[in-house]
Amino acid sequence: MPSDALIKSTETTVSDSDAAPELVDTRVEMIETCGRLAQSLGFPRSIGEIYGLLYLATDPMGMEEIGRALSLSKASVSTGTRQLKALGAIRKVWRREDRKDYFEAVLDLGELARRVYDNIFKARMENADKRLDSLLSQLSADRRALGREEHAVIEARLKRLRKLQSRVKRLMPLVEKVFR
Amino acid sequence: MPSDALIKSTETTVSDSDAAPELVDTRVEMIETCGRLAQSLGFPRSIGEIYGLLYLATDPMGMEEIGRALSLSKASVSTGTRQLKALGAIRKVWRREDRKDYFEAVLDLGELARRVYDNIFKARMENADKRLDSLLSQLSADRRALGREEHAVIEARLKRLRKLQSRVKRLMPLVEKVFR
DNA sequence: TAGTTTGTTCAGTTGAAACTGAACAAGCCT
DNA sequence: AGGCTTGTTCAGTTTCAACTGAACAAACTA
Repeated sequence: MPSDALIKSTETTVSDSDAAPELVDTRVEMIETCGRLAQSLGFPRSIGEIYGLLYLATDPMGMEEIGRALSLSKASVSTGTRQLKALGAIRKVWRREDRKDYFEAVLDLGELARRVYDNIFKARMENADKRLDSLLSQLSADRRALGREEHAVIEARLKRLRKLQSRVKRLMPLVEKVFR
Repeated sequence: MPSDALIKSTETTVSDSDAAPELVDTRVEMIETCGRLAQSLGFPRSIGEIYGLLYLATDPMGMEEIGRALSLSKASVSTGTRQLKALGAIRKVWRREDRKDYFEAVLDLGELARRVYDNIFKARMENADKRLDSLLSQLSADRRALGREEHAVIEARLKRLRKLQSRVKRLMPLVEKVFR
């Protein structure tokens, strides 16, 4: 069992082969916390858990090991690690004479936060921008189907949205400054 | 059908009584956009749709009318409007000589954004703070179960988290300033 | 070549949250 | 009282994304 050797504090249940290794409470709590955090950011809980596990691990971990620790299937670990890698939250580590994949957490959380910000918030903001444009042009197309007063109301409200949006946009460089 | 009279541009299908009123494309798009936005913020899609509908409505709308426009059951409209009212996103409007509830969108989106910010992000941040404290005290409790080196690694990583957190915290007043 | 080890893909299952129908409550009108 | 109208509550259904098992692919071994 070379994989078990990766966990340093493993005087655990050596006999019981497929049980999850006993994680120390700090780790369990970290895993749960990261799981909830991921969820609240719109990611699947499991990828938060994987990150939490790796974040407090002293050594890179293999997929099977991760799956055992979190009771996740091979498939879930595979997709989970892929997503995390895409986010730049973890990276693959190669060990010589071993063709298994090992993973470790990217510790530079500023970098990570920036990526999440770019990928999620910024992208979303730009998207919203386009949507609003689309709405306004749709409005001109609908002009004839609408009463004069109604058209005016809708136009005014959409312009309000523009104002709010530009306010948020003005905020974005500030946020970026803090993170970079 | 006094309820239909509320929609101004209703030369629609008068014959077909329980069909959704034909909404102009701008409205449809607004509804969809708000639905997706709500979803991405972790709210049910339907409450975004209700808000989108009301945001572009020229007059307050009754529950039945909302349900018809969005193909939602009375029950869903009831819970949806309750949630939106709790968020301060819509308000009840009373019409004299009419005991029905009417709703209109709160147009001051700054106010709304502030509320969402306070309720979601700020609360979440404070929560994370407590969690981290809890993790650190858990770590002391686990000290004896961990190897010396492992303990050191975990402690170092948790302290990194602290640093990031304090950076984010420094950002919060800035965000608040922009919104208020 | 067949056999091992490791990771990915995908059709099918599962679980949790949103939604619904139906019963209920509360207020009004005869 | 009984009968409307309107809104709420809740048990049961539906829906949808996450997860899984199993088949597959790729790379190595003997």
